[in-house]
Formats: sequence, structure tokens, C-alpha cells
Amino acid sequence: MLVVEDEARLAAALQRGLQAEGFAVDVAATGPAGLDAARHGGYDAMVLDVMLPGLSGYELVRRLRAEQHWLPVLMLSAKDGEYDQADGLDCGADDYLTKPFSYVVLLARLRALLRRGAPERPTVLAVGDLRLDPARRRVTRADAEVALTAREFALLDYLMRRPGQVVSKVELLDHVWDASLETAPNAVEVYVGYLRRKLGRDRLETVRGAGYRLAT
Amino acid sequence: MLVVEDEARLAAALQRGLQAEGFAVDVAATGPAGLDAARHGGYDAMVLDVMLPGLSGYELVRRLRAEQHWLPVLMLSAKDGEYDQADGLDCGADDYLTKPFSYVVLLARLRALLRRGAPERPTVLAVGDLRLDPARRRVTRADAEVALTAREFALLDYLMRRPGQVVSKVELLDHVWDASLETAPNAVEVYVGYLRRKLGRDRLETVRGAGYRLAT
DNA sequence: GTCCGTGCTGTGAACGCGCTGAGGACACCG
DNA sequence: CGGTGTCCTCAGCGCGTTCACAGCACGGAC
Repeated sequence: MLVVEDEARLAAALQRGLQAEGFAVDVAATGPAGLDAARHGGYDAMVLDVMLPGLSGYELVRRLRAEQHWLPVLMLSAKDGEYDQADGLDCGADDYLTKPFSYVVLLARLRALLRRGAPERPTVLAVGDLRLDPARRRVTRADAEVALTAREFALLDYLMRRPGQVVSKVELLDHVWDASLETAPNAVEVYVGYLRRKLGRDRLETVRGAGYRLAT
Repeated sequence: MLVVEDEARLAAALQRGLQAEGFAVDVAATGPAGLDAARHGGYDAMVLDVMLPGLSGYELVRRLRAEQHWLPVLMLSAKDGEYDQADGLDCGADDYLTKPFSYVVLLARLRALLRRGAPERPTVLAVGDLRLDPARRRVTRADAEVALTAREFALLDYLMRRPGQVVSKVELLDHVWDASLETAPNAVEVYVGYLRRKLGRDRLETVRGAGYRLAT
């Protein structure tokens, strides 16, 4: 949870209160700092004051949305005019609360926002009857689950993103192994062997002198 | 757009106003009629009065959500107490406006709701026979209450919002703990251990080298 | 056929991940 | 002030994972 609020006392109170509810809370005190945090912080939601030094809350949301960031934003403002509220919401905020606000209501509204925050379903890689779900970290072959170790999974993941292409051992060492210098190319052969054993002999083709290819 | 409101004059005014904005609007005058319309009407969103003959707005939303209907609901009420508002939102409404309300604000809030699309999450998270109510801060396992500490609750909450997905320890430290830099990853292991003890050994799966997964 | 280069695989050892019990730091409460 | 509960660190352990090694199989060139 990100709180962008320049009044130090209110910010501290919000942080304490939300932490007591079990949220992990960061605070930013200026518009630019808040924008930056929202961009890179991976927050679930954001409580945003309108009156901020450096960049208004309105503008902050507008930029955030323009940059394709969709985290839920609850806007906080001392302005209770109907057009202020409508402007805030039309800039891209999801809710608008006027100061002074009830803490109970703030929490309930945050919960309602979080309820809706839906991370889109990650793609599932599929090649033939092989299926790999990066988020669930599951691999199935003809609907039967296959248990893979971390390294095996990473290797298959890389190959399934390039089905039919020949991938060299050096390329695999670079991307699936971190330090290619310290690992012998034979390790790749070993792990290809493991995968073949678990997925079927002919799923991974050897291209002598060039690398490996995932059969489509 | 569905309007559920028993005061004929207000209902008619809302219908006219929303139609002027380009919405196709149907009106229901009682709770049961509204519930039925919401179930089968395929509406984008719903404006719902709380005080209704036959079935209160609270109960209407609760049933709707229990039946897995997630259309956005803007609740309308003459009650402006903070707990009325919080109750309405925790029943599953997405927004709450007190009468008398500004028409401009109503429109802006409806636009914000429609922008978000239908929510995908119920107010109470449920995975298997595990149930977690964020508002009441309670967890039950097969209808038996389980006492959790704040940290345990936050951890389970985060995992239950991503059932079946693998969540890394770093991600958990970022979102469930405040300062990932200052907390050792081992703390996650410790708390997973606590949860396993309270919820059952096999509810939380370890994915070696990747993270943890809540069994679905 | 021989020879060489490349890839495959069984064995085994070191490593490091994750689990756990013990206990210290801290806050809250009577 | 001690009692209680929570949070988190630490150290030790078990064991799965990773990878080097060496011997073998196989393909291609001649």
C-alpha cells in the first residue's frame, strides 16, 4: 500500500493505522516521489492526497494511467465541491474521499478497491500436449502433472518460448544458468537428459553441433 | 444500467438523467425485483438504494455476490453513518453515496466503476474449506475459527488472493512485510511453518527454489 | 573398417534450500 | 514490575538439487 501525503502527521497516522490492519505501507511526501514510487513499487493500491508539492494528485493519476499503470487509487482531498470530486474520478482515480474522513470508511473503501484489483491471468505456454504455466509453476503433459526441479523448469520455460527454434548450449548457459563461465556446457546436456526422461524421449531434438530444438 | 429504487420520482429522475448520458436504463422498484433483474439482465452496473421493500440493498448485494455475480454496484442511502457505509461496502458494494447526492458526482463515480469493469473477487476469500474475511478479520477452516496473529493473517490473505500461484519469498517480503531489506527471508519460512501448523500441513506447498503455493 | 568429435548418462559428492526449536527483543496489560 | 503474546533472528540439520567427471555410444569423414 502506498500513501502519498505531504502533511507529516496525517501521513504517519495513516501509515500506523493501515499497518495495524496488516498492510505493508510506504509513504511518499511529494508528487514526483509518489509518482515514482507508484511506477516502480509494485503496490496493490494507493491513497493519494490531491494537494501535493511538485505535482498535484490529479496530474499524478493522469500520468500514471497514461503510462498504463492501473493500480487502484483512492483520492483524498479537502475540496468537497462536486466538480472537484468528478474531476478527480475522471482523471482516473477509483474513489474519492473528502477530508475530514472517517477512518472506518477509508478502510472499507480500500477493501472494496482491493477486492476489484485483478491481475490479469498470466499466459500459459503450450506446445503440442505440453503446457507450462509460469505463474502456477506447473507443467503438464497430456493433462498429467510433471514434477520439475527449478533448473529443469527454467530450461523448459526458455525452450517453450522458442518452439521449433534451435537454441545453442551457450545461449542456454547465458539465460538459464546465471554464470555461464563457471558452468560446463555438459550441464546443459545433463538437464536435457533429465527433461527427456520426464517429458518423453522425442520432445527435445538434438541438432548436432548447433544446439537443441523443442519439437512442435 | 440497472436502477433499483422505490421512490418513483427519484427513480424516474435517475432514469432520465442516465439515459441522457447514453446509458440504457431499466428500473426495479422492490428488492426481489431488483435481485432478479440483476441476476438475469446482463447489466454493466447497478445503482442500488438501501431502503427497499421486500429486501434491503445490503442483503441484495450479499446474495448477488454469493451467487457469483460481480457487476459493479453503487449503493445509495440516506444513512450517512460511517458504519452504514462500511457495512454496505463490506457486503460487496463497490461504492456508496449518501442522499442527497450530487448528480455530477454520481455520474463520475459510475464512470469510474465502469472503467474498472466487473470485480472478480468476493468480499470473503474462499479456497477449499478455508475462508478469510478481510473486514471481520476472521479465518475459518471447515467452519471452525482459526486464531491468527496479524502477520499470519496478512500472509494468508496475500496467498489467498493468488490461489494456486507460486509466490516468491521476495514478493512476500515486499508485500506482507514492510521493509524487505531489513527482514531475512527466513522469516517467511518461519511464518509459513506457523500457518501450516494451524491450517494443516498440506495447505501450503513449497516449490523449491521458487516460493510457496496455496493448494486449491 | 578406423579415427575423431560430439553428445549421453550413471555415479557420487558438495552445496544450499527450506524446516524447526530455542530464545531474545519488544509491546501491551494487569 | 512480571506475565503474556508476537515478531523475528539464529544455528543446526536433513535432504533434494545441482553439477563435475568419466566412460560409453554414435555419427560423420576418410
